[in-house]
Amino acid sequence: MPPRPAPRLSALDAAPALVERTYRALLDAIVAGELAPGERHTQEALAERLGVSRQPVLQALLLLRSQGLVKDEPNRRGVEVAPLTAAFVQHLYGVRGALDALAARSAAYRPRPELREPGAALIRAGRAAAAAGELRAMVDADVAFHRFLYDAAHNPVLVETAEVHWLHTRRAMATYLRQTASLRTVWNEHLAILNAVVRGDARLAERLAHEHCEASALTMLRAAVHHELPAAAGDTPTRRRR
Amino acid sequence: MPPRPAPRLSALDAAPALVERTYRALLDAIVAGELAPGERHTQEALAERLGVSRQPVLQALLLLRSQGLVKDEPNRRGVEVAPLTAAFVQHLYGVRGALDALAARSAAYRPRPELREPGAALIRAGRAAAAAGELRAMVDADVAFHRFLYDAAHNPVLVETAEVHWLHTRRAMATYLRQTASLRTVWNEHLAILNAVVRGDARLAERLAHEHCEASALTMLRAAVHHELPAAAGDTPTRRRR
DNA sequence: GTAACGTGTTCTGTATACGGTATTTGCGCT
DNA sequence: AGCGCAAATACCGTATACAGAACACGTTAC
Repeated sequence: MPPRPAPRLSALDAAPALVERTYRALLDAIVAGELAPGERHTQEALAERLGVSRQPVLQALLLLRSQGLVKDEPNRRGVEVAPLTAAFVQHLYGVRGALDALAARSAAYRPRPELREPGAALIRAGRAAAAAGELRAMVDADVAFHRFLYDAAHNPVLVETAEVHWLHTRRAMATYLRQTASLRTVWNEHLAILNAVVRGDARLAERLAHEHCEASALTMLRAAVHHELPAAAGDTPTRRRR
Repeated sequence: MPPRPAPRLSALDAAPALVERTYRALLDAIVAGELAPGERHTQEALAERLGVSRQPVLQALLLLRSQGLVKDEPNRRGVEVAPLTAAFVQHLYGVRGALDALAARSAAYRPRPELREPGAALIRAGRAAAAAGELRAMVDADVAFHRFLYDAAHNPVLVETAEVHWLHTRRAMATYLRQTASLRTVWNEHLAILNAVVRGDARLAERLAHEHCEASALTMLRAAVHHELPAAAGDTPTRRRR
């Protein structure tokens, strides 16, 4: 038996790294709303809650800050999760519309029959999640489908650019879409986009993707103002800690 | 004399911070080509060259890595500046086209007479830089004009999204556009875009911005392959350091 | 009572110390 | 010479230590 020359699997890319896990933990907490805007947090407190030292927290916060998910408290007084305003969501979807359109157009540059089956599988999964009514699963399915389209565009810069947007989008969906009815209808639109891509109809794919994004933005914004107006009335001034 | 109650100007936002300065120093070195791809660099060596400890370097590298400007060497063996390939530039400009178009369209949503003068000033500055033939100044002027358009779109998410792109764009321009002739003709196109925005002709502004981006991409790519093909032939395998 | 001031507290940023892993080097053995 | 294995080296990630800025508060002087 030949000794197999050890194909150098890169050992699962070295370590999952403590900074990485810290980053993800904080990110998840933010997306889930467990860390809410208006609360001050010190590095020390976060480190203790996560059972690590301040160092990984510091670095994770650097990343989160650069992505606009947290912001510094005025005078070295800790950090705060960035508030998620309706205006921000609107701007977010404005940019996403442009990116989605580009992704769809690029993906449909030529007919893509090989995308039909995997795309359909994602849509089935999405419909299943919607039927089950599990918000988290629905959001994940939605993101998965859109990521699939981005991947199909074969433009790594586009994928990378959109990555940050998905963070905010997931947070927005998790925050505002408690009533999940709207997440059920999107799958028809997704199917239409997929069909256009598979047929290689770039114009149509682009238009549908853009419209889909605008429709999503609209339902999201409606939910956001519903959410925001009462909140703005009872505005909790969470200044003091403890 | 009343003691002046100290208007609390936020003291220029606290400190310029060592991490920030380290980040900028490394970034400048990368853009200027002083730190080139293919060379291994350890945190310690970089720290020494900058006269700081490893800590700020570590954090700056975290940022640079998240922006795709550096990448880790396989096994904890330092970092390397990410190579700048023609394919990457192509993808970069693909995304930028979408963003530029959105920016121009948003900026021109209504007539914007107030933008005429500041825009014209930027164009004058750009032409002056082009006449002087100073590459760095030309690149800066180009970025300044486009940033101006992005600002005029009043979409902070768009501005923020484009920020990373400008990093790569500046590097690409500094790397490939040694022959600066092409940077002279762009200002006519810039003027046309500005006029469309000032008049509030969103459709035209969008189209011109998109075309401008594609034209820029083309000259950039031509320069890039000119650059790359001979380099690929004489491919320097910079493995060993020192 | 209140303004000014000193002191202890909080909290961050940066430097340094420590431990572990991958790689290179060196040496004895065949 | 060439191989195997141990010791030394090279680096990184993480923890800890330290110094300085901002704040909170009590005390003192009017």
